[in-house]
Amino acid sequence: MPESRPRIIPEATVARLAVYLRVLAGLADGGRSHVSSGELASAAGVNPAGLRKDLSYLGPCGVRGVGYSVAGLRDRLTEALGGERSRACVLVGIGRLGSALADYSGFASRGFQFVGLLDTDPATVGHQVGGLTVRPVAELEGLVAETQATIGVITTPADVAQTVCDRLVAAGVRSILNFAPVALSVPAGVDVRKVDLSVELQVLAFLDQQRDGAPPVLAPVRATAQGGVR
Amino acid sequence: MPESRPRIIPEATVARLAVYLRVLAGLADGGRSHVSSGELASAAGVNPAGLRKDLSYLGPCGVRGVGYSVAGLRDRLTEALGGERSRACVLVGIGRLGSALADYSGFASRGFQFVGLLDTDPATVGHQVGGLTVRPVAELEGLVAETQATIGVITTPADVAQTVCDRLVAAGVRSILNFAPVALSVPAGVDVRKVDLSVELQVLAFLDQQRDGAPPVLAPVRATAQGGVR
DNA sequence: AACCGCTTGTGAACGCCTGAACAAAGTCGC
DNA sequence: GCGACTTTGTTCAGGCGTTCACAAGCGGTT
Ligand SMILES: NC(=O)c1ccc[n+]([C@@H]2O[C@H](COP(=O)([O-])OP(=O)(O)OC[C@H]3O[C@@H](n4cnc5c(N)ncnc54)[C@H](O)[C@@H]3O)[C@@H](O)[C@H]2O)c1
Ligand SMILES: NC(=O)c1ccc[n+]([C@@H]2O[C@H](COP(=O)([O-])OP(=O)(O)OC[C@H]3O[C@@H](n4cnc5c(N)ncnc54)[C@H](O)[C@@H]3O)[C@@H](O)[C@H]2O)c1
Repeated sequence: MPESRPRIIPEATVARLAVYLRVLAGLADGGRSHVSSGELASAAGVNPAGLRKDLSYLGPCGVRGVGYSVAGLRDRLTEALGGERSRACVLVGIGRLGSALADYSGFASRGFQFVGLLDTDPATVGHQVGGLTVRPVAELEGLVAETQATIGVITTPADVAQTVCDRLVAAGVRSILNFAPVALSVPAGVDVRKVDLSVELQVLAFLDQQRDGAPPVLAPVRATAQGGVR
Repeated sequence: MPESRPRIIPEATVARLAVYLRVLAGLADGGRSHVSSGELASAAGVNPAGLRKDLSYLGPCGVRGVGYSVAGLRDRLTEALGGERSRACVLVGIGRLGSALADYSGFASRGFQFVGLLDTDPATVGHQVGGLTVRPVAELEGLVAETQATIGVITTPADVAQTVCDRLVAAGVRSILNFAPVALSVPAGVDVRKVDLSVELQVLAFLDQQRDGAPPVLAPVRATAQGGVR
């Protein structure tokens, strides 16, 4: 068997694989050579059996009776999630949230590099943020073509998010991360993921109310502690 | 039937109800009096049948042949998600991301109010952010007790997130929104939701690679456009 | 060389959620 | 007043994801 079988990996599993990869990076820095599924699952906040099932999508990666090689599993996960190559991202809307993202070092270390920051506000254009100069949004198309950026991040106000999205897609971007509180519509073949912080708070408020209001019939609580992002 | 039956609402549905509520707020501002499930679903980026199923957890809210009353449904959703009362939130770690959150007006309009901003950095403590003064983190316990805050938001570096979380829980906070890239462990009865932006990017990168690499056998693509948060 | 304990990998059952089809119900037009 | 059309609410089936439990495999030990 020269090549790993191209089994389909569920999206929920992909998200967890990214978490495992981060935990493994920390273990590697700590000098650990091996980990068991139990320890890794605990650090990632998931069920050990689920973790093993997730990893099984990549084919056998561990040694029975011993565990997983930290470096080996890290390399395998890196490859599965898209390889070593760094991915170019453009960020549109350099306000408070956009500035925080542009200035964050945690993305570069995982292979994501911002290659362009765009805004309409003349007071913002020209400023340096995270080592880049903010450019006028008119340069969007040229910038995407030039840098071959594959990921677009939208942190503009909600009312212009769809327009920005359309321009990104027309320019060739096929993956979009959206922070604006609107549902973007995109053609088939383009992936959108939405981060909605108000919804997160609202869900917490609901769970809180439910906990107080209906203790007799307890709701089906997830066993472990993490709320999935999905 | 004087009171609506206390049926159990799935967490995925709760998250979507929050989205519907936001869309309805926009429609109400626009002066609309009625909406159909199709229109509402389109604006929220979900399937119309799914939307009706979600709403059915609250009991009948619409009029057949006509649709839903915008104001009526908005009130019903507001009540189901935790009522009108504003919820007090404390924010720990007023760095780049924390400042952006503290300064964001979109939370207050949905009933979430920051009542305390905490940080350790002497250069940050004392500054005004979003109308509040940043306080030293030593005041955490007193502040929670005083304000009866129910939600804690963590935007500190990852290595101190668990410590901060423990202090929040000990002080009485039972709902936590975590932005640090670690899995927090909490006692039963405390809810944690995690926002992991690196994972979002990594999933997009994976989908991108999968699209290019294996076009013969297409992956099971979600019909509509939005990636759920979960 | 064989045994024993430990850990992985996987098969199957269960429950949740999603998507579609159908029946009930109310309104508008005549 | 009655019929037809529109839209909701619900029921059903299918898929996906999660969990448990167990067999298979490997290292270390005697
Ligand atoms: N804490 C937060 O900041 C927060 C939380 C949740 C959601 N959001 C959402 O994220 C988005 C950004 O939030 P923010 O707080 O950073 O807002 P902001 O107003 O600080 O920043 C928005 C930026 O977008 C720029 N902009 C406006 N129109 C543009 C266009 N057509 N093209 C390019 N840039 C344009 C503005 O000049 C501004 O710099 C909003 O949609 C908001 O609802 C923010
Ligand atoms: N774009 C982003 O900024 C971004 C993106 C993804 C994830 N995150 C995560 O969010 C968190 C915050 O990111 P950031 O960019 O704002 O970092 P930051 O360094 O700008 O801010 C962190 C803040 O926490 C404060 N702090 C440190 N220890 C503390 C303690 N014990 N108690 C209270 N406050 C303390 C620091 O003084 C600082 O002000 C990090 O965990 C980061 O990994 C940030």
